[in-house]
Amino acid sequence: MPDHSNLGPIRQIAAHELVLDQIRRSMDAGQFRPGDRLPPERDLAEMLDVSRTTVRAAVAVLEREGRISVRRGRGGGFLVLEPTYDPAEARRELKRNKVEVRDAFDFRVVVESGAARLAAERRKAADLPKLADLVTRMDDAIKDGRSDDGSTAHVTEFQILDSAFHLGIAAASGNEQLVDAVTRGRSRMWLPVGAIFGHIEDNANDHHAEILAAIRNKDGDQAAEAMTAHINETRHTIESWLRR
Amino acid sequence: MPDHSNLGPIRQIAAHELVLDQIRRSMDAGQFRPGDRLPPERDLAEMLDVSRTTVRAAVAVLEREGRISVRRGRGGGFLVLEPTYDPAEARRELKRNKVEVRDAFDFRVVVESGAARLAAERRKAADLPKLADLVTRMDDAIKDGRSDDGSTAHVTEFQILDSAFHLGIAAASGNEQLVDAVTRGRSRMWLPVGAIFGHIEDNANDHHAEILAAIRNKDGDQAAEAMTAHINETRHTIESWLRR
Amino acid sequence: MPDHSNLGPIRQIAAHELVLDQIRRSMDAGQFRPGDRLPPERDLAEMLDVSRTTVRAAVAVLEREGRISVRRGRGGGFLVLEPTYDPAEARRELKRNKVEVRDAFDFRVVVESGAARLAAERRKAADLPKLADLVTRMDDAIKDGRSDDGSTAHVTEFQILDSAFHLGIAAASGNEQLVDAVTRGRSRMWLPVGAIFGHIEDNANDHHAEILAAIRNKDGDQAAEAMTAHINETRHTIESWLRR
Amino acid sequence: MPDHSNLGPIRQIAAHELVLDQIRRSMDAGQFRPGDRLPPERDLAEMLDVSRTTVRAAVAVLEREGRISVRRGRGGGFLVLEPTYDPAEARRELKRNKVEVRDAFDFRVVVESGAARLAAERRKAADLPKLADLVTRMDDAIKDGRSDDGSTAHVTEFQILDSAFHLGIAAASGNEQLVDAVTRGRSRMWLPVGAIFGHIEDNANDHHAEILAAIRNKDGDQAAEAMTAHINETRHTIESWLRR
DNA sequence: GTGGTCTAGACCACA
DNA sequence: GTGGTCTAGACCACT
Repeated sequence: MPDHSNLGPIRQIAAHELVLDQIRRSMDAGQFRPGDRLPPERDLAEMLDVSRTTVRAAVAVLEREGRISVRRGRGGGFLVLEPTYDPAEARRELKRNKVEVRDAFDFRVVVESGAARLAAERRKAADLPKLADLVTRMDDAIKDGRSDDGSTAHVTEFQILDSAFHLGIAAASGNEQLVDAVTRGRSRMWLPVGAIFGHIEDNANDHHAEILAAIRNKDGDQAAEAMTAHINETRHTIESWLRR
Repeated sequence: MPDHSNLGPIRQIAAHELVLDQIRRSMDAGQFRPGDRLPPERDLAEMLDVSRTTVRAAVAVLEREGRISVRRGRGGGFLVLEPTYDPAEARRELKRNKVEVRDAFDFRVVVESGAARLAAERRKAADLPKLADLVTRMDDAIKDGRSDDGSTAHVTEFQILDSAFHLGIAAASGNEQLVDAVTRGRSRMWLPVGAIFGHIEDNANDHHAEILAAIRNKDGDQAAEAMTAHINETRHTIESWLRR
Repeated sequence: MPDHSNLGPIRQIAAHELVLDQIRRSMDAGQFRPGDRLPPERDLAEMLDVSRTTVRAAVAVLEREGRISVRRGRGGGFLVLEPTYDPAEARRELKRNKVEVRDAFDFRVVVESGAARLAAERRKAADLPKLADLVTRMDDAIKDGRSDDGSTAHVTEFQILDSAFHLGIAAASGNEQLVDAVTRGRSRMWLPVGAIFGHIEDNANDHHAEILAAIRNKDGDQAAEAMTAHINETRHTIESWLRR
Repeated sequence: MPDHSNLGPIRQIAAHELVLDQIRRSMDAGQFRPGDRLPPERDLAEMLDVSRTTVRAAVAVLEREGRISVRRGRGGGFLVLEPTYDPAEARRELKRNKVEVRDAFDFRVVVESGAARLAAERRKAADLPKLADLVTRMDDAIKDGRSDDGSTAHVTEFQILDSAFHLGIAAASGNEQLVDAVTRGRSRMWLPVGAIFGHIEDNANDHHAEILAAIRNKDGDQAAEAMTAHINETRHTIESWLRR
């Protein structure tokens, strides 16, 4: 008697949704930042290998979401706007999904500590300067942030570098499946977490340095441990912020 | 100057491809085994929430691949056939993709040991008997296998139980993303590895027992370690088999 | 500017209709005659390479048409009944379709005289006795008919032999396309013409003898001419009968 | 004991096969020529009175055969491609089927000479200018051809006009069954014969003129004779070409 | 009561 | 306005 309980519904994803996802992810990852312009429609269409119609469908959603502003004519294009997270809203959202937050962090611990271990074991020399540079720039971003008015700009800068660092480690592991898993782990809940982040990252970069050192020393256990500690610290920060 | 190098081509996935994947995965996971019938077209369509046409497109591929046989009329349906792995072919295939094999195992180590640790920490009492039962049945499958002619029947049985055990651990972690990642990790290379597997698994079940014990004792470190050792042993078995 | 005026509607023909046609044609051609039984359902299904369901669908139509009687049990089967043409009805039918009658005869003249010519040129010795035998038997059928009560039985006998003779000539040409064309030409209007036929065929067989002689002598022109004359005589008989 | 040997297997013909045949025939008849587009899917569906799905099934085959190329979007559609006869292959094909070639020509002689005779007898005045025009255009096509590089372009033109002429005669007979038979006779072997045709048709049009004259003069015998001579000349040309 | 095929219509991606 | 895909439902042929 075959049991076919695990055949769940199929959901086909429209091309414009995939486009939308990819553009959003690029913006989240700092590829396109507030004040930047997205590439012209035609270029996007070519890069993504879809038609302009499909790009437009995605862009229209982004405009409705208020993440970009569309202007025509010379000097026009798709202007990336300052994200308008509402921290209060984000907090409510996160409190509602407490278990999901926990699971998202659990998942990150598993895949990112695994990635760190593998990166330590398999990294090439060329991987190190890139990661080191990111750590340096995060330091700068934090310092710049301190002296400033609390607007979100420098936070976004830090977040971008942070993402690049974590994904860079996954990439240094040389394992595509891991890169994919890390990407999935991070893209989840990115918006609400990003919203409350930032006031809190003063010592995050110390962790980054530790992780990097372990990778440089090819010490897999240490890399995994440091990564675990780092992610868990972020987790506790978030959780205590939610309890406040 | 924004860098948008990471905008890659979009590929929309047709519904029938998703259906195909899902059915294949179910067959690989032992949900549908040689001699079974898949659910009728109409039922599949309903379960997957697609039209019969879409199901048929997928089923046609499976038939061309020789994985099922289609018969009409009362008593007809989609008969799952004995997979026709050609071990020699599988070996060539695996040797060609040595790096992929390594990466596939690396990935499994990361996500499955992580899953085992979390399972140890978060398992519910109800999870244990299911896992224990699978271990018992794997024992039986191995014993049955020893006394017989080396045909693949009991191997398939073992493989199915094995899959169920590993996925069961992921499920006990309570983390959907992990279940998903474990599934991905296992479905990859399933066919070629399955082809050469089986003559070699006598002590695999000892590992399973160890892992289970650690989970029972809520010893996360021990569970992760046992799982890592288990997967690496399989890896070494495969790799030495490939070197022969 | 392409002109696609000649793309007409497609009509798909259901399997049971094809079965029906073929059984009808066999009855018309004398393969199954009043008083005979059709082969059992199972045999028909096998011969026609369709399922019994499909045979039943066809047989049901024949029963409704009154051409067979279906009886169950031992000694049962499909009993072929005496056809119940109504000559008056047939006459009305033909008068209504005067042009079609003309065209049907025109077509027969073209293909059957061509077939006769080719038969004369290409016949093998073995073809002759078969045709000669048919001529002899048609003679007998006519004589039997004269002394009898006017029932349609002997007419049917003559018609069957007549059909066999004409198709035999086409077959002797060795050209499959021609056999097909002759068959098409004859199957058309078979029922209504058959209904009024029979009182009139006394000298038809003289023509047959002439045609056969020409074929025996390998005289293509003569064969074609005799066939043309023969068919046109039938045509005139019918037309004058319709004018009466 | 009834003899039911002539009950052969039924083969139900799928609607999409019928569609395929009909489109192919239209292309062979020059209704759709290289560089043309077939009518849009939706129009074809309506013309053929089938669903778009069914049309697509047929179109997919044509695309696989390389007879059309499919493009989407405005200005897209089904582009009819230059047929890629390989003359050497065609020659081999024809030599293999020598008897079929003979039979195909025999059949054409029968039905087309019959059609010519009937056309002479039944033609309407309006039929003449159409046929005359085709003869004139064939003359032009031949002249154009002579002065040029031997490419196949004008040959295709001639063939199309030739087909139109022969079918036009059948049509002038007013007999649908004959038109059908002529069409069948010509569609057979069309591709391989077309491949080797064309360098050889200089005097074919003289025959056409003769046939037309006989039809104009209502001289059935002469029309039939001229047609017979014409087709036999083509037959001999082909046969001697095959012997070379 | 199973698969096989077609239909009618919708929505989408493309140009 | 083109082809590409899916849907929902019908009817059919098979066993």
